[in-house]
Amino acid sequence: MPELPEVETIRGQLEERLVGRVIGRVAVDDALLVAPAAVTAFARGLRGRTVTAVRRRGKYLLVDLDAGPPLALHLRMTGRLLWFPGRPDPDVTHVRARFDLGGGGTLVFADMRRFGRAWRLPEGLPDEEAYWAGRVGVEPLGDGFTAAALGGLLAGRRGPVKPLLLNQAVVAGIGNIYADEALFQARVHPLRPAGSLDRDEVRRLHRAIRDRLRAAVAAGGSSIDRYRDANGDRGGMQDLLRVHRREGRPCVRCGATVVKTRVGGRGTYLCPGCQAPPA
DNA sequence: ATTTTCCCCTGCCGGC
DNA sequence: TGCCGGCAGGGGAAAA
Repeated sequence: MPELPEVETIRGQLEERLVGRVIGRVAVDDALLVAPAAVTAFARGLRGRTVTAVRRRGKYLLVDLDAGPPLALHLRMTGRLLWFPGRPDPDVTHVRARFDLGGGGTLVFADMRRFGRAWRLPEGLPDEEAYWAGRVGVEPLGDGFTAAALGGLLAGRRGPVKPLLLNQAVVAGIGNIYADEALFQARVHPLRPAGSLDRDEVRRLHRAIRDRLRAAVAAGGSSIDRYRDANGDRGGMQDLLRVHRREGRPCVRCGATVVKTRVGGRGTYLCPGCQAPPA
């Protein structure tokens, strides 16, 4: 479900509400959420800790604490983090964990498909980036993500470009929606071998990735189906998508009919008029 | 080494 | 109406 813009939206909302607050009772309603660490150790270790920051790395949310390693959260496909200033809404379904905060309020982790996870980063990490190395690549909205850097990541790769964009170890935070949207904006076909993009195509793709991610953050993310922000509200980006989930509708750029295909096992939308297939 | 595929789960939708 | 396959914003392990 949530990609970088959705996680970033939630991050900002939780930062406002959690920083400086003390975690109280932690109730894990679904042990699968916390595997493999022991549920009781997880809950006990959080109680009494003060939240000092809420960060994002790729699609991971990180809650920094006054002692011990950060709390890590990943929403995967259908996870939600819902903030309730008072008692949680009893109508919320698929509740996996509840974090009470001192002074009132509860953070609820709900997740229909149960793919989401919560855990503590390892103790005594000298450098957190060492934990992410090989697992999460460059931040596409960070200073390190230049057109030249993207070119370096694509160079020599014979596989199709879309799965490479979805590979979190290469670029962090791009998911199926924004991969389709960025490739469409850049007029690059998702099946093009990554290393075959010329300099101008790399430049366009770099610009498109940042532009679409920024637009989505500004819009509060895409609520195609399950996604809700920390207030339980829908985002606005789903109405601004140009190709994703627009099968059979006219391309906003050239009028050709948007088609749906399958690339790397993922449903993929593209405009056959704008995005020329590989030779 | 890099690239598919299978799997983890639940719910929904379309086809028969 | 009911059953069944297919699909879904993700990612890790196993297999090729």
